[in-house]
Amino acid sequence: MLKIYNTLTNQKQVFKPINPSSVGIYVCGMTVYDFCHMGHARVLVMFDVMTRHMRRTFPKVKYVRNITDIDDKIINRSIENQEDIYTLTNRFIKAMHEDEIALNILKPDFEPRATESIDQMYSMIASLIEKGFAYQGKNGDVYYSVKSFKNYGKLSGKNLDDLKAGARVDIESDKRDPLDFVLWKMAKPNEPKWSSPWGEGRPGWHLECSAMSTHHLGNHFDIHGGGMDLTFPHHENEIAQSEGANNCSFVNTWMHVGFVNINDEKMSKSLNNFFTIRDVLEKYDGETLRYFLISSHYRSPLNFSDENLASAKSALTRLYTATRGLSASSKAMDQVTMRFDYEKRFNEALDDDFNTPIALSILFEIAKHANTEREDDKDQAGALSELLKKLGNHIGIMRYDADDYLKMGIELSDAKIDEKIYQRESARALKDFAMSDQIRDELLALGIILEDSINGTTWRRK
RNA sequence: GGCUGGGUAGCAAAGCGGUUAUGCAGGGGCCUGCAAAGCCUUAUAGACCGGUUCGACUCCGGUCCCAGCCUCCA
Repeated sequence: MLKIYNTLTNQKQVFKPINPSSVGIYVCGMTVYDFCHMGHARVLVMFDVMTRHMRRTFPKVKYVRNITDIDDKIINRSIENQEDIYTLTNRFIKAMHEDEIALNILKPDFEPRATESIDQMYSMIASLIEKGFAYQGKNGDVYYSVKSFKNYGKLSGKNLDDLKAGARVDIESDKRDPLDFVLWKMAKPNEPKWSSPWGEGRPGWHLECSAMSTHHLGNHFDIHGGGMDLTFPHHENEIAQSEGANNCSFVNTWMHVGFVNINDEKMSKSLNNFFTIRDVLEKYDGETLRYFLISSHYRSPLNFSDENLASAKSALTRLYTATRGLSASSKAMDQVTMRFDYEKRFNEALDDDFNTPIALSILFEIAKHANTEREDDKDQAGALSELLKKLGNHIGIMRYDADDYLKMGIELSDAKIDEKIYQRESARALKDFAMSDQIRDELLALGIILEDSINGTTWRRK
């Protein structure tokens, strides 16, 4: 029984799909004017884990994650770079897709772009104006009138009076109320623009997501997610727009992913304390990074540090080491399935609001079990190893062969390493341990660890 | 100030009203020429103060502290 923490109710709730034969999920994706950073990575990975689990739980999942490819930041960056917005956004969309592959993120079913969804935004604006939720200011901008929507604030737990107290007044705008937000913004000279019944301009950010989500998933759908910073105002505004325009409930379950912090402070573009996914991939492989991101619960803050990444790397290495050189008969695999409840507990952990730390702890139990059986019952150890890989795959880790993973990224060729190992074996045969240890140290300096066993010497990366 | 969360052993991170979380790092042991890996074993917890209870890290109240949102942000 799947339970999900719902921001709307501030509670973990049993998830009941609107239509069990097709679950709809929408996640606010990236604004593509720069490389994705670790905060984006966390959202990508979290919803990947979540949708992988949902796909095993429900017959069909429709996962939509949009791309915001028009907004002020994109326009500003394109002016800075002296390139048109499509050149800019296409470049970063490509980079984002590369990052996703490194992190083993499965593609969403739909990845709509704002610039390709303008028509849907027109109809939403028209509907909002017609129903009295929106108005056009003298400057041409179309605004949503927040006070016309009685449930405004229900997601973020805010009330209009408190918001008003701290509201900033935007001098350039023509809002009736400082809290009103823009649905359609008039283009300034030389800005990208689309012609519309309200004049040439571009859509407001909040509008995009309302239009794209309902277009793909219907006016009322199951789950909407994003980073915690989107709760207010972005998601609050989406609710106001969608429920206003469509006159029905918008989303049942709202999910928000916690921040990635640096020194206990939010990583963000504005604070300029961010690391891009690519920065991190220079030092750690994508799977280590993914492991790190799922090693804490998705709603908790996650502190980014080299120490924590190194710890993630060691932990993942332990899992791979446990699966090394094992295989299993189908009989042993059946027996393991029958005798132990690892898989059941693993699924229960994910059913409990996607509790990945618990799911991982079960993988370590299996690893220990396999290690223990390795000497006595290699077939069973192999079956446990297969189970470990299978469950790991459910959350997008353990995707490599153990040897491939443990030897990944070493400069020296296999032949050279084998030659060194042979030299060392010869020295050891002569009990020339000084020479033997020297060779081992040489390889260690190149990041290669030698391991002697009765079956000979093998190596892995440090 | 308003609204959310949170404070767990050296570090990271969970569940749980009474019984080993888990990983990394540390101590001791087995194994090894020595290592590595692995196994066995071990120490170090629950911000503070009260309350409820036979029993609280877990529930309730208060205090202190931290983070986030309230402005673009995942």
